[in-house]
Amino acid sequence: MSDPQKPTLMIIDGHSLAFRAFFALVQTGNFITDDGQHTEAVYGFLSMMLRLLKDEEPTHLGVAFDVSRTSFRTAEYAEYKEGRGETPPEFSGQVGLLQNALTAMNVPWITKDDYEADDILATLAAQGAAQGYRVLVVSGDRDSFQLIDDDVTVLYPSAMGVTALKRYDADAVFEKYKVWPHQYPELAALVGEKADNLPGIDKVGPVTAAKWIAQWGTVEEILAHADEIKGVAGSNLREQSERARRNRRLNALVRDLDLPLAPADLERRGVDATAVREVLGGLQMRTMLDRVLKLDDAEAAVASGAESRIAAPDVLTLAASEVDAWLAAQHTPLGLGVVVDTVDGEFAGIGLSSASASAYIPAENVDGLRSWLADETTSKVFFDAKRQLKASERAGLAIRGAVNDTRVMAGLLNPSRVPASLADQVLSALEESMPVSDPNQLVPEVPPVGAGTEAWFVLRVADAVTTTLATEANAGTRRVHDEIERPLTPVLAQMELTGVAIDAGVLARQREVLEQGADTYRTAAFAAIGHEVNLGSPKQLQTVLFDELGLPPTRKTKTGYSTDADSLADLLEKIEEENEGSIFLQSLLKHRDATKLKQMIETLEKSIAADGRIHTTYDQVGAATGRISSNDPNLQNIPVRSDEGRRIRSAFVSGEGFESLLTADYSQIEMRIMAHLSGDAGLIEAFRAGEDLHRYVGSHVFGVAPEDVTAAMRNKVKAMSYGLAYGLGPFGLAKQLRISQAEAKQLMADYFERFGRVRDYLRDVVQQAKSDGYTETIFGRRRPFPDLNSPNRVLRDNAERAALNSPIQGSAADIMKIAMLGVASDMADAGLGSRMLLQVHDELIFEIAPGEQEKLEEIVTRRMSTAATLDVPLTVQIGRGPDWDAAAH
DNA sequence: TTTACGCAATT
DNA sequence: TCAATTGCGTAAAT
Repeated sequence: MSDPQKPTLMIIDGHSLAFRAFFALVQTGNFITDDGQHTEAVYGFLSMMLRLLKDEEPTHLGVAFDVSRTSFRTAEYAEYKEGRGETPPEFSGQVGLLQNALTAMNVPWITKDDYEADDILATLAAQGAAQGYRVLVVSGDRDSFQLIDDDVTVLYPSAMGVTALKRYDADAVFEKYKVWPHQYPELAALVGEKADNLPGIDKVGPVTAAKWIAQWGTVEEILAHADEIKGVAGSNLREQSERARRNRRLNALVRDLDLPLAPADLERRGVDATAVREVLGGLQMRTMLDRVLKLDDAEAAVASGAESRIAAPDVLTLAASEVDAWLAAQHTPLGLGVVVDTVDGEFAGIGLSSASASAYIPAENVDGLRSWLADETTSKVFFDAKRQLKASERAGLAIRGAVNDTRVMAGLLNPSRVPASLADQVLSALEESMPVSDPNQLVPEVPPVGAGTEAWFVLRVADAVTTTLATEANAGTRRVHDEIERPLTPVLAQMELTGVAIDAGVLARQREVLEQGADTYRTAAFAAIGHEVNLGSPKQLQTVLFDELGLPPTRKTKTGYSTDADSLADLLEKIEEENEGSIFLQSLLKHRDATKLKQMIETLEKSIAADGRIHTTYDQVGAATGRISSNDPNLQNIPVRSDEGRRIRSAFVSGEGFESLLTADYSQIEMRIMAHLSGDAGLIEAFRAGEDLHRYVGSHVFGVAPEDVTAAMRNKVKAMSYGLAYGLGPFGLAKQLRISQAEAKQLMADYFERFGRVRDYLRDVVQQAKSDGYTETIFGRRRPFPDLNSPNRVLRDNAERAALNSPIQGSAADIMKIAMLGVASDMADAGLGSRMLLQVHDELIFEIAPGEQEKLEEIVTRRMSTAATLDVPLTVQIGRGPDWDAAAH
């Protein structure tokens, strides 16, 4: 290993790292200043650089940039690095901003006309190594591997983003490529480099190239022995020898440039605080500004021998008798961080942490913790609380009191990026990396941390997130968290634990029917065209439809022409009389229906647990609007529209010891919210009158008496009403109703003539969102919309439709969540044995215990209809029956 | 084995 | 060219 006494020179390829950072962050849409300046590259680069400074503690630091896309290499080979896409406009300009920031931080940056950043790195690395430095080259270009030797190490970004850098020394390069670093350019010359538009020898991959290099060493030597190489690779090598020679010339880095700065000039200096404030403040990067300004303090701390990074406290393993004393010694405003430890799904113990101490209580000692866990007055902090609540409950340990979940908090603050794991959130909230077990890690680093230390990270993350939540700007979000989301977590956990009973026989019988049907339709489809195809392959279907049958092309997709049900129905309409084409299409459609349903049944069957019930998993922050999502399996998309599909619902039954199922759903809740939010007198009146909404609206739009509204008229306004909240345009409306665009346009005009406030409201929502940057529900749940001011039409239009839908869908979600809290609380207070089982956005499903039907209906109806006070009533429809289908009203 | 896409199910 | 989801199968990339 390297000599710790040596000074460390770190040199970074600015352009390539900034570019990677840009692409890693641009999709989040979170890095745009008020005046529209994108800052992904600046933020991402600085973020990575700060982490490197902390982790590697270089004494010397410099950044190299390309001057332009041309260099001596493009002079030799014009196509060099050609074929790369246009630089995104959002990226241009960020390099200049980054350079300004570096200047303010007193980090030297270097360019050289006619040369690339890599050549600068190569030169500095050579000088540094010669002058006794340990050299770290940070580059996203594999050509830099040729620089590696005992003194030079390359840090290379892994596939995604710049968060994880892989450390390449000579051994690491050999392990991956089976050649030593100085031989890497020989290998790259043979294999080619797609990113540089340098094609290699055809049919020669890294394995073949490495074999040749092991035998002969260099491209020149290999070419000298080209005659000895057999096969297609050999003949390609002989024919394409010039390619290899050219590649080898181009990928050799220049190590003797004349540069304005030498390694010694790159010694680190303190930042220019004023300049840093100006540059980063101007880019609205407050937290980054703080971090950069803290650099100097950290440096001073390091210099004085203190630990720059906070060290996790040691984890004490506690005996049952020691738990109380340990708990009594902890003082934390947020509560303790808790991690329920499981090994292969089995409860193994519990990790606890305050900010200053961590403990682990193994399963056999957990009795000592029982009363604290069940204490209503103590606060607990988790990452993904629901999973752990369930694991604990299954192990016979009840967890009560305030259950805080850092994942849910993060999801509330930024619904578009819910952390996938604790490590993910440690990275985003703390900008530290938490060691996790990762078999793909090239260099095995520190071992993963245990539950005690994880709990410590959870608490620190909670501290950071709570601080954000405590700001004035987040007051609404905080209320949604405290009053809706936090109390909802245990309710959802209980629903998942309970699950829903399934009549497996019903499913099995229907599966067999569908299997037969699918078989029949498949045979019929094959007979119609005279051969077999994979009916599940859109690609193969296209060949049949448009080449063999010569049908007219349908709507375009990214990869060809559409074969979805809509398109196929259109095609079917175009065929005048019954022929092989129409038979094929009809059979295909029916085959699709049957196989889809069959597949759905099979997944449901597989997810029936040992207790004969299906336990879904809800994601409390699964949807950006505030809706809950359901997965493994998804019980929110069980078919209902077709008779065949609905039969699946009849397999969802009440369990042993229960009377029947109860369903309760909100009637037209989104339309009601739209009436409330828009204040449209006509729509409000419609709901207050309690008439058939679509009939009422239809009578006004078409100017006829309500009893004269025909079914066709009713259908039209119904589609119109529903489409409104989604931003449906004349095109979409026409397509859905199969009417002309002109007629659709007229329908919309007539609609808004009568219900103009609705249009005003929708327009205002978008307008408001554009200036605020977010939308808000009735209860203050926010959703950011960074794309609303995008110069990209598609992005902007999509954002506009989502923005106008969000307060409506989101308010409905809030109302349902509030209702669930009320129902759960009243059921507990009344001591009911009945149980809440499922939520499907505007519907709740319960299992009725004997004799409780009336009481349960009262609670559910009251709590649902009073969950919010709107200008229109909230109507709830109740149904009851032995199964989900029968319970529908 | 992983990733992108098309398709389809719900509210 | 209609919002929010989950999830399957195919085909291509690895």
